Amino acid sequence: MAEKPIKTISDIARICCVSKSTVSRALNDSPLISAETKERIRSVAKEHNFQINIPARRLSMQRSRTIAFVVHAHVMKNIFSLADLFLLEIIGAITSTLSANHYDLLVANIDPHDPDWPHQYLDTGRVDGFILLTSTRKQYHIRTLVEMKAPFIVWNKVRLPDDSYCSVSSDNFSGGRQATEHLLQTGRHQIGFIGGPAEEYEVQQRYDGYAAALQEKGQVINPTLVTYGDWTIESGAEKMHQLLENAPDLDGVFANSDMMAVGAINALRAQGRGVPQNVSVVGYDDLSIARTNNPPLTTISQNIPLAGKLLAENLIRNIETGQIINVTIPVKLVIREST
Amino acid sequence: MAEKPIKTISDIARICCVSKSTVSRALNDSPLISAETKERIRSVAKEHNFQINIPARRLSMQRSRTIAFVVHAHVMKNIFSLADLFLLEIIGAITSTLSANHYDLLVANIDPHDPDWPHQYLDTGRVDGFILLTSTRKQYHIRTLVEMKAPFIVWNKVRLPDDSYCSVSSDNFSGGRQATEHLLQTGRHQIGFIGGPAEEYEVQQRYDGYAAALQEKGQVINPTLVTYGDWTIESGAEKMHQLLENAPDLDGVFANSDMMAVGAINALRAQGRGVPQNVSVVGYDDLSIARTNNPPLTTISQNIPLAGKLLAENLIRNIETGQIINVTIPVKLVIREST
DNA sequence: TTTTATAATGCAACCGGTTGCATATTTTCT
DNA sequence: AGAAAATATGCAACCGGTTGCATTATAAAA
Repeated sequence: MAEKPIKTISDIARICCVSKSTVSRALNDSPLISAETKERIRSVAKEHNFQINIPARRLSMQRSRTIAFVVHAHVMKNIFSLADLFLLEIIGAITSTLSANHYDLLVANIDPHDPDWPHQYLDTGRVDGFILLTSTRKQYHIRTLVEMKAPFIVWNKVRLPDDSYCSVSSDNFSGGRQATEHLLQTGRHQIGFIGGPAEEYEVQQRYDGYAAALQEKGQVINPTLVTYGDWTIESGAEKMHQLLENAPDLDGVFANSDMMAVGAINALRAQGRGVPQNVSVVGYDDLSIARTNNPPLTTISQNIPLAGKLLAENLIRNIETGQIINVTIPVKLVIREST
Repeated sequence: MAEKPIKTISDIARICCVSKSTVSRALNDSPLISAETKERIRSVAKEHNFQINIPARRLSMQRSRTIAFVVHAHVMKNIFSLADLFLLEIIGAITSTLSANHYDLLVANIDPHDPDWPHQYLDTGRVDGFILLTSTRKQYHIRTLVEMKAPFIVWNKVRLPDDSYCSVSSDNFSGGRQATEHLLQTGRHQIGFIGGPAEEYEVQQRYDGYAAALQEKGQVINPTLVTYGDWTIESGAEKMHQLLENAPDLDGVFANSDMMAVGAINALRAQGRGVPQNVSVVGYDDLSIARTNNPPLTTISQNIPLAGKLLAENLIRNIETGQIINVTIPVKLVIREST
């Protein structure tokens, strides 16, 4: 009663009295094979629970149908900037889209200072392309990848001269504007801006949105209300203290990350200002802490499942057809209790 | 000036005037090859930036040197139980250990109700083994994998008759005991227990630790102080209200997850009880929210880097030598401001 | 010096698929 | 009916490695 080991298409071929190539074509639904033959071969394959050998196929087709999700070794040990639920959710969305397209997802834990990590994945044939969510030295990595003509896609594009690479970005301008408009609509007038690092493109875009909202209301932008941190809770608190010193009559804050918003709220409370009684705070990212924070954070939420889907689909399209696609996806204001 | 395409070991062989097999052996550091030849071949390889073709090697060796990290599709869409930083950190630890051993990590996003997902990964030769962190239907999946003799390792073993599979578990008993002892030491006497689902093995172990700590102090266990939730914030709040109703003089709580601890704190405050002034609360997991919560949570922290390392190493050992290893790793109490 | 053990390398098969081209069988068109 | 076209299948090479066995060169033993 021992199951005879049906391991290869040659086994199937023998059983069906056809050639190896016919089996291969039948399983790949080639139009060269007649419907009956196809049916017969497939039913035999099903019956014997045949699973094709993927490494063999990969070797033969010179394609791995595998994508590397690039993360940085050292990021793993510290606090993440946009990490947390965000990364996990997006991995979920990416893998399900990939597997619908018969692609696999590999986690590539790289050293951002090693200049030739891409070769170790691409030239070895392990992967066909990369998804970059990293922020450290993003611009540098993009340059390298473009130069070596590696297929890849990035989350939140950077400012680079040419559109020579694929990207999916969230609408940072609109995010900045929505956050600021909401603060204005709830009656706030002196609205501070706590940005991420000033050199990041998305930070500038969010600032532009902030400025646009103010200008639409006829407000002049007050430079003492604008400051830049480094995404962390600590820097949120520090920058908040600084803002209060320069502008004691401040009554609203737009922080570029939920982390910094949390820090800002701590700082405000430390100085005896209630949130949202005296000062309203809006964050960014809608991480899990936004929901669980005290008070729950009003924040800008990104459509993560969509982002993951587009990252996967557009990268595949780039690999298979060479198209370069750049998309921007909308963001949404989530109102909770910090405003 | 065009780089000559040195793509295969045959190219290297031609340049070095040796055979393909010699190159292969040299690159794999076989003792059959003389030191000088090895050196010569290696330097040529280095010089031309040669990268070996991994799919070809995999086909030839009948080993993928790839591990699947198994997650459930639907988990991705909801709240995670032990998710959050935990999963991310452990993925980081796993990938770096794996890559030190020349293994890759694949993310397998499976449907927990599809009984033959393991075949799609194992029989196709895509992976050599699985790492399971999932909790849904864990016991069922373990049984299936054991039956099909698939190499795998699980985080937090379940109660199963034989030790027929590998596992890395945290010391849940000790965690429960440390949490409870700490509450006792800070002068609390009426200590509630908000567990995860009662049927989970780790929950029972934590309960045993809780009971042991109380008994050591000569306390009798009061069943009205014991309740079970489902890991979420909401259930933490609900169970807390229930406890307060049954035992109004309660002054300490051990919640089995940080999430439930947050919910419990919200519930306590809603009833006008200060944390930690009137009631102390200890959580479990040390997720990122534990640090950022208001107040920051005293909680049981797990050594995640170690867990990831052991999961990776022991699975590899199992794959390569068949050894079945079960280890328990220590946990640590982190004291913050909720106690 | 001849024989034998030892070290270094090459040959060729194999891993399990895919695919261009040749072949055989029908069908369609003059 | 014979030629041309269309359809279905097989042959064999190829993808790029690894490895058992044979072969040759060199060192040790008789």
